[in-house]
Amino acid sequence: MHNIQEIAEKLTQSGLKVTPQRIAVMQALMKFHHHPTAEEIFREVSQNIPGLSQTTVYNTLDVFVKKGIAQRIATDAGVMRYDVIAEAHHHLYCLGTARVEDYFDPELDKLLRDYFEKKKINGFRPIDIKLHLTGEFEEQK
Amino acid sequence: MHNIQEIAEKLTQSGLKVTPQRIAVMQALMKFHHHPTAEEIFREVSQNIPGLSQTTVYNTLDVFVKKGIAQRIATDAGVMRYDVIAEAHHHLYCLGTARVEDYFDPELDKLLRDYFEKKKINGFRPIDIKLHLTGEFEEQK
DNA sequence: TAATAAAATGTAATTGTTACAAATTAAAAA
DNA sequence: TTTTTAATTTGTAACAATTACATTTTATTA
Repeated sequence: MHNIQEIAEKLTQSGLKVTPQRIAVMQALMKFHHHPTAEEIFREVSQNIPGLSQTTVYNTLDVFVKKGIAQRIATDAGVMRYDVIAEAHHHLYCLGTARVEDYFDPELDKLLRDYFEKKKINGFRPIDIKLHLTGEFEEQK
Repeated sequence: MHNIQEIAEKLTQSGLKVTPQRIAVMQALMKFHHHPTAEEIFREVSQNIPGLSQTTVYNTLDVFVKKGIAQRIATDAGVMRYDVIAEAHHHLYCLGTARVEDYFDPELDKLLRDYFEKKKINGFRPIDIKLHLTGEFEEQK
C-alpha cells in the first residue's frame, strides 16, 4: 500500500479525515525505512506541501500512533523516531551511527512466545515482546 | 555495596574523584529500584546536599554511564531514566503507569545467546541483547 | 452549497538536557 | 600541613524537541 488511494482508505478505516498532509506524512513514513524523526518527515513533506507546519507533523504522527498505524520509539539520543507498523519486528540499534533498523524473525517470535507461555513472570502479563539488539554493522551493506 | 566505603572504592576504581555529590547520587540510584529520572535523583539527593545543582546530577549520571557503572534508558515519555548496572537484565514496561522494572532471567539469556550464535543477522553483530516487554501488572504485587 | 466538526497553522510556552565560565574542592606534591 | 593543580561543581543561560492554545482553514455530511 504505497499509493494515495490505499493510504486514504487506511485513514478512513481508522476514522480519520483524509488530508494532503496526512497522506504525505504517511508516504514519507513509508518511504524512509530507517525510522525517521519528526524533523526528517517535516523536511521531506515540506517539499510537496510548502506551507506545512511542524506542529502538523507532530500532531499527525501522534494521531497515527494513537490509531495504531504507526509506532513511536524513544532513542538514546533523546529524539523520538517513527515507524509504520507492519508485521511484528524487532529493532537493531547501531552503536556508531544512531541508526535503527527493523529486524524480522518469525522463528524467534515463536521461540519467545513459547517461552513466555511456559514461564510466568510474577504479576506481569506481557502484551508485546520486542528485542532490542545493540551492536555494530560490519562494513558492507 | 550500599555503604559509603564501597561506593567510594568503586568510584576510585573507575578513575573518578570521590565527592559527596557522587556518593549521594550513587546511593540514590541504588535506593530507587524503579529507574529514577534525573529529576527524581535531584530531589532525593538535594535533601542531603542542600546547594546541589541540577547540572551536577546530569553530569554525574553521564559520567557514571560513560564509566559503565550506570545505564541510561530512553523512555516513551521522552525522559531518560537511570539504572545501576548489576547483572544482565531486561526491562518490563508497564502500560498504565510509566513504570519500568528489571527482569532477570539467565535461562532466557542463554536461550537467546544460543539462538544468535546459530542465526546470523546480515551484517550486524549484536553486542547486547535486551528484551523490551510491554504489558500490564496484575493487581497484587 | 452550506454547515460543522475536524484538522492545520503559527506562535509561544514548556520540558528535559546541555554549554559554558567562574568558583570550589579532592587528591597529589611539597 | 600547606600548596598546587586538575577535576568537579555550580549557576545561568542556551538549546532542542515537543506540546498548548487560539485562530484559520478544510474535509465531510447533510
